[in-house]
Amino acid sequence: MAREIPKAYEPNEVEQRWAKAWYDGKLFRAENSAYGPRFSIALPPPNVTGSIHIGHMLEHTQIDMLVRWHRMCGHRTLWLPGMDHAGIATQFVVERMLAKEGVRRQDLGREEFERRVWKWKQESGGVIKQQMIRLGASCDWTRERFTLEPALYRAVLHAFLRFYREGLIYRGRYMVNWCPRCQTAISDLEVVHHERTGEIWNIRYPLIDSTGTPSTTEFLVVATTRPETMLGDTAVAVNPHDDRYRRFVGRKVLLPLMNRQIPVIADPYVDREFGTGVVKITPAHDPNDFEVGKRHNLPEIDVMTETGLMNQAAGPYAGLERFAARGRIVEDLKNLGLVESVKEHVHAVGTCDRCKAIVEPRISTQWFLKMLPLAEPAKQVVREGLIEVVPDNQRTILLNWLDNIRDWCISRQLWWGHRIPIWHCGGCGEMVPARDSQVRIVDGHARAASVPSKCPKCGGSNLTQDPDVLDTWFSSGLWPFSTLGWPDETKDLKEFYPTSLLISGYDILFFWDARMIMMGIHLMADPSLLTGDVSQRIPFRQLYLHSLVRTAEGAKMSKTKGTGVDPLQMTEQYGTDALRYMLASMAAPGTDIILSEDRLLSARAFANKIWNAARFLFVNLEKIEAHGVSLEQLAAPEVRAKAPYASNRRAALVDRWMFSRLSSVSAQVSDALTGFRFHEACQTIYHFFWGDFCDWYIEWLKPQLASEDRAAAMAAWRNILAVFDAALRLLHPVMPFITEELWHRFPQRAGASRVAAEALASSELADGTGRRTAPPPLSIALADYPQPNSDWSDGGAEAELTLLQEIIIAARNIRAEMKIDPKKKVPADFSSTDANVRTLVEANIEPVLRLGTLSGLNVSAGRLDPAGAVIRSTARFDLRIAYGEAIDKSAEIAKAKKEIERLEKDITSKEARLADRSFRSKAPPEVVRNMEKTVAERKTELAKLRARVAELGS
RNA sequence: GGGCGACUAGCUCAGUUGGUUAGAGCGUUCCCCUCACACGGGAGAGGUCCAAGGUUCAAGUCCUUGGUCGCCCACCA
Repeated sequence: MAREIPKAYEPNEVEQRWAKAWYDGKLFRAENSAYGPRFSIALPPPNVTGSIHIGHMLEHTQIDMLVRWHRMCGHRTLWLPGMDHAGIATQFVVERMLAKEGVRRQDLGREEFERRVWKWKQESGGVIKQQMIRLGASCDWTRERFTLEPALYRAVLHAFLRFYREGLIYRGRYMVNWCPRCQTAISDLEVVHHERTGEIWNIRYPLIDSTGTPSTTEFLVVATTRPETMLGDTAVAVNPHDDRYRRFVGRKVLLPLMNRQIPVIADPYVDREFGTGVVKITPAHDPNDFEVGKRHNLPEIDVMTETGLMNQAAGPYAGLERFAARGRIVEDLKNLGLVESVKEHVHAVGTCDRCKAIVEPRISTQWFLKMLPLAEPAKQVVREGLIEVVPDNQRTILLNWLDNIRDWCISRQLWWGHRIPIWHCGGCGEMVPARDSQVRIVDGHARAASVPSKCPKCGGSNLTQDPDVLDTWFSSGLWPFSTLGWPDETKDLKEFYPTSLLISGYDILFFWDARMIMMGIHLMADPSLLTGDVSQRIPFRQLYLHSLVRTAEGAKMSKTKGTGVDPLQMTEQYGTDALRYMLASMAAPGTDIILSEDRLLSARAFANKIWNAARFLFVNLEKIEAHGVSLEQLAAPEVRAKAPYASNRRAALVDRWMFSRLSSVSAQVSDALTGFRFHEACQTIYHFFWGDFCDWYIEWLKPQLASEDRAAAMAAWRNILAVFDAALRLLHPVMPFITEELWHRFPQRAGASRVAAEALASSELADGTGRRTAPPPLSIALADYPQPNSDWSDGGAEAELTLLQEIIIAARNIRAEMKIDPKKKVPADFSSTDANVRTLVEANIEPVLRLGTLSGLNVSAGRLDPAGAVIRSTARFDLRIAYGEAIDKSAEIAKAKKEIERLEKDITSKEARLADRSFRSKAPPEVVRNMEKTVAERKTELAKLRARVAELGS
């Protein structure tokens, strides 16, 4: 083995090498035919158009940590990856590209356009996958899926036809959100409301008198924020209980500009308090007016085109863009003296989530999915905790949304997506669904195979398929089961559904998570699947909503706004492990993340620290190898398994301490990961590695590692290598690359673990040739995760070592304060009234002297002479270093006095509490006891300090 | 109009079910390029936990009100 290790960790080469090895070796393929606990999770499919942004990176880091952790814990673990075809987004990208060639999609026609999109997808759609591989996501790439591939189209067909048969999908002419830029309907969720300061106009509508002529003096004044829609007004409404206007109900007003007479109606929808209390009713351009119009049988006059221009119905304004028309109309009204007033008005304007254009409410024929019957069972599983939502407050938000749910407009007037499997009869207008969900492949892509050939109603054969495609989220909603082979009852579906967990951003809670829950519960209740129990139908058992990465201003990271950060660039600069660690260490549940360069730097420093700890071990190994000891003897897997080793009868204190820490850290990390407290897991490991292992354990053990005493050296080496190996495994889920790289510098047995052996066996099987395609690399990713070990747990050792650390720190503290040359060893006096403490110190005198840079330590039980010395006191010991004239007496006194003050305050408050009878009776005895003990210790310290001040002062 | 979250050291953030003297990283001060690491080592300084009430033996933590900031939801023109 090469012992040449660079001084600083160079992540790039290491990462690329391992990313490739993991992928080529199909290392993370999940077995669907074995026993034991399983863990499955579906990747929220990124848009196929996309490239990795920092939000993905955060999401994937968290998923990967859990996935790697579960895998190392011996669970059969599936992380199923894939991409989403992302209807509007993808179509837009390609349309933009075509626009550069001066081509519109209409010029190409539907089929050719689809071909172009597929071509583009083939060429540039795989970027994100390559990036994920590069960033170490331990997905099972052998199961990768795409929402538009044939198998998933079949699932979509199956789901659609079933909903349709059940009457849950219906088609109708309703008011929907229309994006004039995208030229398609969009769902309520895709409308983003922004507060904007606009204007509200009060406009006079002349009343028609009994002779049928408009009055020049009598008006009804309506308030509107959208004058351009008045061209489509078909009534004016007031509240039926509004005394001001009651008498006008039933009369007519003149619609200005259009010179159309429209009725005054009464409807309770009108709020008497708002504006003038008179509302113009435009059924074709406002959702409320649409409802009012239905109630009063009003005509619907659409005055706009699909692209947001005024149409022929707008008379003289035809052809004008809608907001240009607004200006003209207001001008014209002013000239007619019909504008009574204009005021500033703050209101929410709906914009298209995708293109930011202002959404136009528009009547059109669309497909809808009934939500009420689907939402009820979903509410129940969430309310009953069958699906556990973390953080808990998101559960309330989800339930609240489900409570107020409205039908989902699922049709889109796009060409890229799953086409609706309904045929319209040219003869009688009947809608005919595909006969079943079979698909056939045309041109490499799926089409419905069972196309109806004849209209069942009129027998006509002039059938044309509905032109619309489904909302992308319709197919995404099937993701947890469509990817596992549904509607077939596959092995994978049986094994891995319901998935264990979904990790997604809370920004898509309604878009995706809620819909998966609703669709999963409903569609998985297929009698042929024997999944009657709702707990077997839910798509995931836990739902963890992760934080969003935000800019300093709190906005979501966005490439278009230029606030996006390219993770790959950060990766090159700092290393993937560092980026992962930084994100994970900031990922406290429920709080958004603002990126911090500082944290990234410290994460990189951490990786470097790990690297250098390894470097220390491997560089120094040579010394013991010179004595004929091999690394194999020191660190073979079976050797590591038996640690800790003792050179005498019993393992040394420092080893017992180290292994005890390892055990409790293992427990803490598992606990933190179980609760999605990634930051806590990170911090725990960080302090274990840097603080306990590097700062204390390595330093403590250095002489033994270099010892001539063969037994002592062997034990020390075996122990330190075993701990280091465990630390690497502990770290692996968050820092997979560096740990993999270092782990491979240890001797590993062939087929490093049971799991690796199985992976090897199955890859031979799958290949069918009996020859393995690529040998699976032995990987730390398949090694065992460190578990708490009660044999190692040793509270006594931890307490003793802590005391020794305090002594060493006290010595360093005095030295620093006295500005003693860091290399100069000085003698010190040590005193403790506790014989056990004295024994402990004497037994560990070597490390105490060395780490405290002392030449000798005079241990006694007596009082220490403060003259010409600095003394540090704790309740359990005093440490004195004499250094003649260098002492600044007044500074010493000031420092001591400050400490005295603090102690006095603390003791006073505690004694007051202890004196309180209700405290003694109500607080748990343990709390009382601890406080008494603390007060006693503080008093000891206080007495010592007071005595010192008195002596120094004299 | 509803709902949610945040406010803790100069900065960025932890602080699980209320219980010793509230922590980390970065920055900062002092000392050290000591043979793994200056992306390092050692020792410090630095906080009346947004405000005011309340509950409790005990509050950064629970309740109420207010403030500032942010986010989500909502068909009042």
